[in-house]
Amino acid sequence: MINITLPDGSTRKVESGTTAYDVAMDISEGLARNVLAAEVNGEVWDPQREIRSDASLKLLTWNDDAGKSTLWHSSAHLLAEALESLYPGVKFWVGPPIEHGFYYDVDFGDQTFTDKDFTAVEQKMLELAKTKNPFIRKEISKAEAITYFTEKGDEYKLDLLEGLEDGTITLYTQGNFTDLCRGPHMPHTGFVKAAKVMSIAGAYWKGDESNKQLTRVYGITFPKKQELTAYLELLEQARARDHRKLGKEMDLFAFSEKVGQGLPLWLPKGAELRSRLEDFLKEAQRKAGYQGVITPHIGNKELYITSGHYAKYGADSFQPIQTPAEGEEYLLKPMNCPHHCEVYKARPRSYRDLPVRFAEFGTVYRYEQSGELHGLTRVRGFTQDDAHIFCTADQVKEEVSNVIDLVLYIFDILDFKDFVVQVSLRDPENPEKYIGSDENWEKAERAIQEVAEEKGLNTIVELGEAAFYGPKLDFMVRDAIGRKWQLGTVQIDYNLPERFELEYVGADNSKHRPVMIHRAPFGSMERFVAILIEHCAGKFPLWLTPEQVKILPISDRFNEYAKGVSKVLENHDIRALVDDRSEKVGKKIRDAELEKIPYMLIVGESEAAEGTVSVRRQGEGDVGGMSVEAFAERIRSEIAEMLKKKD
RNA sequence: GCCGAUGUAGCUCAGCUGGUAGAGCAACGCAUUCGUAAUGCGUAGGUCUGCGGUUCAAGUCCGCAUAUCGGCUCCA
Repeated sequence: MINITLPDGSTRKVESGTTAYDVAMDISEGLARNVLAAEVNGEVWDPQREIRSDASLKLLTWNDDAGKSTLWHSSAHLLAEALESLYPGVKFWVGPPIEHGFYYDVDFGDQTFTDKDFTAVEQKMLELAKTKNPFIRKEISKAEAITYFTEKGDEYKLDLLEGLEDGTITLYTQGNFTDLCRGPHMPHTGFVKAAKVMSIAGAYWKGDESNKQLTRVYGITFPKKQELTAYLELLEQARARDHRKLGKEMDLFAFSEKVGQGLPLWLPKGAELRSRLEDFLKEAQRKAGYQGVITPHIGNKELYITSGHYAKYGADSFQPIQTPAEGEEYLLKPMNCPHHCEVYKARPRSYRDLPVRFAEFGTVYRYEQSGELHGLTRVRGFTQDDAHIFCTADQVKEEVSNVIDLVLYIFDILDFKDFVVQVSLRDPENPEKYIGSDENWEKAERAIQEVAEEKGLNTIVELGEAAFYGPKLDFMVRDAIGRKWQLGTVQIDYNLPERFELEYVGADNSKHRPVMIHRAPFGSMERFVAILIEHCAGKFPLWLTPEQVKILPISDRFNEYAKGVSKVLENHDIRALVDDRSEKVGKKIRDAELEKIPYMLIVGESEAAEGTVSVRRQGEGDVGGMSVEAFAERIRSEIAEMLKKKD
């Protein structure tokens, strides 16, 4: 007999060899029907696997993340089975569960697979699901496994086998499909009640650009039909918030084939919004002791040879600009750091001057791969809210800490709650990708991790994500459909100060090397505005929005009064427009609502007579009448409320 | 850059297997002067992304280019 401890702390005595499924059956048949996997001593197992020693047990269903993953992982096998039956001879690489669904990397050989074939695959999957084929686990020796996949002619699985140790190899079979897999899997295919092939894409084998591309088939499945419908609806809603769609609808920005790929044009309303954000940050930075600098858009090639950027990125950048002078070359600036280093060097620095913080909204140009361009989030010309802090080694932690506070302050004001702080360190496997001494790297990596910990940030550590000159702390935020983007960033850099031979005179009257901190709280204006649009679905906070108020006269007879109201509001620094078209007020309201203008003021006979306005809030409806002055005060206090966290 | 898909009026889209382009909204004009999500009538707007090719005939078929979209790779 063995003891099974359940999450509520209760213990059951059962025969050795009992499965999680048996335990679930013992609790209730309904529960057993829904068990997809089981956590046994912290490890996720097949529910049908026999437990042979005392164990803690948690039954996992669709409501648990691990349960979902198990369903999706098993669904990847189901997809593979369907593909194998429809496209005999296809070869499989790997098919893991992902955040929403799963994929399988497939080599279709000479056969073609397009989005027109999705429905057939979905039907096949459901047909196979209905048979309720059990997933059967089998432990086998490496030699047997090699024989099996050699006979099948599956070189990808043989490649996988090479990396596996004998004695740890398992196969899973459902119906006619057998896969090399460590599991776990759900009891049988019948759990899948809805299946959708979402998309296909090319994916390099083993993620390496020099390898051939396999076809990655993305899918998602659900244990209930209506969950699929709900999921697709949710996706649809998310797409409605896409900044590319809203940016066009709201006249914020545009692209032009003639101007060039990835080079955004900010339209008047977008420019207005952006400059308000810039003003907001400038004010916060002024209080935090930053000094503005301005540097040119180009720099001599030597500048980037010195910084090391030329060696690293020169070949993949916009190519040097030639001048009439023989051999003279300039680069469109891809980053501001080298310029700021030269700003630092403009005069001798004393330890008493440090830290110095040079800030610049610096527009940079990077020749991103064409396939990488994406709305405003990945572009070839963008403006960084950049600053470089030059300080002593002792000051690093405090400066990094202050930068983090600044980022958190901005996120707080804009109500960004769903973010992850990523600590980006070197890839220990590829030290040649980085410049600078190990000693400095270790110092910088330690400093960044210590500050993150002291701040109590919820961090994840990513190896290999560091910049080539130093580790980073990145604030990652999701867009409407869940893709992660880096916004705020802080980077510690011991290398550029060396390369540029930056110095300051210490209290000991000798020369020392400062540490450089790169930072951008927004990341770039383009990406930040993109995420902001998606975050608020185009309904910008009152203090930021380009148009705060629209005045809607009931008829042309009240246009004059409306203009008077607009003047008063203008005097209160409120951004108001009059809709003086000869349209019915219902139409004007509808248009203003669709334009997402926060306040509508309806004015007609009675308002003109009494000097009032009828206030309507976007998305909420009629708020009631008040004097123009009272309305102005309402706006003023609402904005003050939004920004009050400021002090 | 790679794999795949897409590109028709300012916007959203229709246009079957090739026969010479259409709707709604927006714009403009006229009428209407209106009370909290669409007033009516009318007008104008398109070398169907571009360049080549096949054909008696191409928005439709083919090739190349270009841009966009979904991924991969990349991201100073």
